[in-house]
This record gives sequence, structure tokens and C-alpha cells, in this order.
Amino acid sequence: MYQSSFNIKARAPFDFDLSCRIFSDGDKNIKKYADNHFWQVINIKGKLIFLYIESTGDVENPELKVELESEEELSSDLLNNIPPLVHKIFNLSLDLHPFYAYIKKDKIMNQITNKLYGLKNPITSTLFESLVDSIIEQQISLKAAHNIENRFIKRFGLSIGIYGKQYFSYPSPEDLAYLDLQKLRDCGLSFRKAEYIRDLSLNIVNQDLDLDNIQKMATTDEMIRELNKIRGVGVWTAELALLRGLGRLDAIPADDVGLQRTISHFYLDGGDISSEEVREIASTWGKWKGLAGYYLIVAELMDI
DNA sequence: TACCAGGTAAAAA
DNA sequence: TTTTTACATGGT
Repeated sequence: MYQSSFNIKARAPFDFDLSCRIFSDGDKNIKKYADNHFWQVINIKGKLIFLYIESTGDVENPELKVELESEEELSSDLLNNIPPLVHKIFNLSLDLHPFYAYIKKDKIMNQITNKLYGLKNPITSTLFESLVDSIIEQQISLKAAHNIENRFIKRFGLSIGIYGKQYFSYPSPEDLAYLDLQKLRDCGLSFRKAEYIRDLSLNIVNQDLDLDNIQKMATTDEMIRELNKIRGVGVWTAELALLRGLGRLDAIPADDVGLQRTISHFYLDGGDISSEEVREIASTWGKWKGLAGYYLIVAELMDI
């Protein structure tokens, strides 16, 4: 067993505890926040690394201590990949000040950002992960989707043993490309979604699809159009995947019934609203609309 | 029990 | 071209 640790600074303000609360009811063998520690397994070039992270600073001087464990010695080349990935996962480089300044004239949003000061939206290790999660979350309730996701990760992800416990990394395209659809169906996915996920994985493995190209595109709209070419990925899925997988803060899944409910709750009467009304309200948040939507959802979750 | 829940593509009209 | 339908699980 190889162990190491390092400290890493974040751009202030950053509230680690607040930002991690979204992981409180995560699966303890996959990705979770409990007792002031966040943990998950990452897969870098096929090597599994267990990350165990805590805050050693405060909101205005944020610093994290990252402990890592792996089964074998890690090359310095591999180790160099870890700090940027931790930066990405917690969105440590994001500067919240311009966002707070921009929405100051919006009384509701200003009040919510004051209460959630230092909250940053987390980003998945890969765009692939956020795409697959978003496909799984189509149509069904989040609770149902999370159960399916956890079964899916434990069945097809690689695992590493740490102090007698098994931890699972998110499956890679290679883990999924040639699966029998019935095995995906057994996790609770529909055959349709199983096809979407397997074919997406297969196209990546065959290099018919290169998700890295999407990250290089100039605008979020361009990225959405490109993602929409993937079977099973509509506008909602593309917007959610870009927000969660690339941290595109101007992407807001306006067709999302949960977000519609939340925006109506804070800005209207709580009744049904259309995706057009969501886009209209969201347009007042400018390039920060996706982050603003995230603040609203967290505010509602925390019953603020 | 039936229906809805962070949708989408394919079939039917 | 536009409208309708099938689909998975979990909560109410």
C-alpha cells in the first residue's frame, strides 16, 4: 500500500463543508462526505487512487489536505495529475466574487448567495461521467436514479481495497463498451438507456466520438449542439452534463421539472412554469445562470 | 392501484 | 410534419 499527502489552496471564498454537503447521502463505498471528510476513488490512466480530503483552512483562507492511497507506488508523472483533478472536482479555481456582484440587484438571489456564501458547484472527474449520470437521471425521480447509479458503479466500476473495504471508481468507456445490454438492464436501467450508455462508450472506445473536442469549443451553445448528436442526449441532458461535467456555468437545464419547481418556489407562486419562463428568469443571471440555478437548488435542499 | 418523477427517440397519425 | 407512446425505479 502506497500513501502520500499534500495540501492545496483554493480561491477564496470557498466553504468546503457547505460545498460538500451535496455528497452527505452519497454511497460510502463510492463518493461521500461525512465527519468533515470527503472521499472517492479516481482513475488516472488505469491506476486507482483513493482520495481522502479535509479542510485545513477557512472560508477566506481555504486550504485542503489531500491524503491518497493506492495499491502500488505512483510515478511523479501520475502524481502531477492529482492536484489539477482535485481543483476540478471542487471547482477550487472558481472566483465567486464576480457572480455575487452580478446578481446583487436581484434581491432573492442576493439573499440566497449571502446565506450560501462560499458555495461552489462540484464537477465530475470526466465529462463522460456527467453524461452517463444525466442519461440515467432522465425522466425518473432522483432517488430512483441514484439507486441505479450506485448499482451501476458497483457492478462495472473498478475497485480498490482500503483497510479491508472496497471502494469503486466510476466506470470508464472501456468498462462498458462491449457489455451485454441485459447486464445494464439488471442495474435497473431501461433497455433504451442501456443502449445509449453502451453505444456512447463504444463510440468513444472506437474513437468515433472524442469528448475532448467538445471541451475545446468556444461557446456552450456549440457544445450543446455537438452533444445533441449523441443518441440519447437531448437538450436537457447536454445542459446538465455541461454544468456538472465541465463546470459551464452558463448552462441551465431549463426543461428540468425539479429546477422549474425550485424557480417557481422562489420567484413565483410555486405553481407550474414552462421552460421558456425558466429561461426568461435565468437570462437575468447572465453568464452565471447555471451557477445561480445550482444555488437555488441547494437553498431549497437546505430549506433556506 | 395508479400516477408522477431533473426526457428521449421511435412509432403512429 | 406533428402527436403519441414506451420505458425503468421508487415514493405517494
